[in-house]
Amino acid sequence: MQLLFIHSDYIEYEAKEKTRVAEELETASERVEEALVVFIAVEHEDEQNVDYVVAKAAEETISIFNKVGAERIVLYPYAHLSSELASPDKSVEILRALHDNLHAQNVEVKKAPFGWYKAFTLRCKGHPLSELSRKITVLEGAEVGEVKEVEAKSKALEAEEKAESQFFVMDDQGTLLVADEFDFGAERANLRQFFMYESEKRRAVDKVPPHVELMKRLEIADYEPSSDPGNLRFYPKGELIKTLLEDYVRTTVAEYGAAEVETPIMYSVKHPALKDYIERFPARQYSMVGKGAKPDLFLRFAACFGQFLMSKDMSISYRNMPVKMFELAPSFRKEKRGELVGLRRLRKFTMPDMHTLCRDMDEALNEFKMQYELGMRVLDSIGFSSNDYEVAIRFTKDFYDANKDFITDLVNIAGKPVLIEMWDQRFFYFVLKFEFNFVDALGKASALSTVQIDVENAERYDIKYIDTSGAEKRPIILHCSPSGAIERCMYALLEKAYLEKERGIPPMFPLWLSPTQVRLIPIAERHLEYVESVLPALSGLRVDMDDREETVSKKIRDAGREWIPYVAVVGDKEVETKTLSVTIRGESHGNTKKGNKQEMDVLELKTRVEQEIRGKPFRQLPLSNKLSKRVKFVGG
RNA sequence: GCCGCUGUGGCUUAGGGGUAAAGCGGCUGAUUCGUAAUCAGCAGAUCGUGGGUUCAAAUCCCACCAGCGGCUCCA
Repeated sequence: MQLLFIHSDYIEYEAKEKTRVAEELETASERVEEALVVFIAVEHEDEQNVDYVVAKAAEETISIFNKVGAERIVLYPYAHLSSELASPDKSVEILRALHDNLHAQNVEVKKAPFGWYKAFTLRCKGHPLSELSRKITVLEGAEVGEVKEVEAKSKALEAEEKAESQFFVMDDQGTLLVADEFDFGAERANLRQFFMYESEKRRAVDKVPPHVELMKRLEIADYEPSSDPGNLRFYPKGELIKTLLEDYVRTTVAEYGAAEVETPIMYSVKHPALKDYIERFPARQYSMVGKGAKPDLFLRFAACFGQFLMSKDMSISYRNMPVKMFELAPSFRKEKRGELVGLRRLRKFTMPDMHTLCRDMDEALNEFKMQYELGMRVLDSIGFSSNDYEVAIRFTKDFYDANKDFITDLVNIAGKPVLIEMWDQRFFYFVLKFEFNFVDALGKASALSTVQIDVENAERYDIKYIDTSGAEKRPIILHCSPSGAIERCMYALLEKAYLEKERGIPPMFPLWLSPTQVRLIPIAERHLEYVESVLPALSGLRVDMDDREETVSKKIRDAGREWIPYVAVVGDKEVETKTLSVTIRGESHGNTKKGNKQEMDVLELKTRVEQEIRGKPFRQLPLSNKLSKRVKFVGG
């Protein structure tokens, strides 16, 4: 926004002739004495952040107004100050907002009509401060900038602040108890920790989360200082795990009946339906601003809009429903700096995002329950038993009063006490949601699976279907992420492994996610040939061999540090008997750190591993199967 | 975003106004080994980046960047 301030003895203006964008006239002509005249050009970029621009312009104007001691203010639209003007509609909106803002500060303020050719006479006082100009910039940087953070809050945010929520625990008998009065005991310590985290939302911690060291040491992922924080690099092993998880979620959701789609990762901020979302989290958008008149874009924070915009253009009959769409969606959220930790919260992450269009609440509840169970199955396959996460179910009071049995049913399915949050009013788009929350080694909770029942966005995006009577109706939309963000699953797997190590259990990944599933360790150089001859027989598994010139002890230790599930040592004895001496990490018992050692032949080993990973996706090891050929991505 | 702490060879760290120390890793050589680190030698750092104070800065000051923790919050 360009501003030119003239402290005047008087200004006279008269509207002469309309332009195409003329606003309605209040007074055709005016003479104002002792006025600070503010010539204003609203610019294209101001549309990015109206509230900020208005607030800033008002602040500047008042400051100058007070400094020069003018008696009143005249806002005078003056397009000629800029060559990159905002749209007329927006300009009028902004000018009015500025007018109202100043008016609210008990300043006498007049506004010259927008969109008219005006004749004017102005007498400038000529004192040193009588002519000033200001530019208000929304952007930082030239081509790609970020919108400056604004304190202004959207309606939705205000509603959220007003909404009162209360925590309960519902036990498996369906009894609802105020959470503070629930007896968690030792058995439900994890649920208590989750509740504390949810209600207090704070936890004094002086340690780096264990998974951060692990993600580096295991060559999974690492920070990338040359990017924006929260945009990580993934090493081959991490990329493998990530891809396997993605493969798994993708096929599972396809089996459930969702059609995979792909939608753009960036959208125009000008789309009216996107506005509410954006305003709710004004500081959390990754914004990209085109030059000049090009559209202003932001990176999506979920796949919702893409799929909603697609749904809007579909023709849907009640016969087709429920309609399920899925996307493995790279998503972007400019989370606050202090919130970014390792793989737990990122600015760029992959969100499996499924939406289900349902005919009515009955169908929505039915699907909700199936997706609730789907979430449990998915987490179980990834490696989280129901002991590893805590269930939260959140809803509005109205919803609960109408669907008590449904909630009880959900708790029954969970088979253990569940944290309940009840809101006195709906402040956002959903009336019911659940999450499965992982509580990490430092007592922090984060959501994995989640489903929400959305009663608002069908209207906002104009999504409709034809019901049995031929009438158009709004569907109810379910938002579902069966696993939660892929990176977050990896975080939870690492934290879980750490927690198990603390309890004396060797840390490891589930076999189907282990980068190396079987390692062969030749004792001396003369055994290399035999080991290599064994490799083809183990094809279809991720197998490698430690052919480095190191002692056996060293190789065993290194295999352990890599959490390799099956380690087979090969020496003279094995070559002679055509067997392998296999140490099974997952079967270590008692207080010994060592795994269970077994003699088996190659086929036995292969069968065993294949059985254990049956039904799970498989990918080849993306690294040389000879350790001596393998680069180190992370030192130490 | 704000507040606090931190930033030393590839990695993990020691040192803390007088131009850097160790272990791991790497390389070379010896060793060919039976279940959690074989031995010896060599190379490798202008101490996050930029500025300032000083005869002298890794060390003190300022700014920035990054990590961690806290606040806030998580569509």
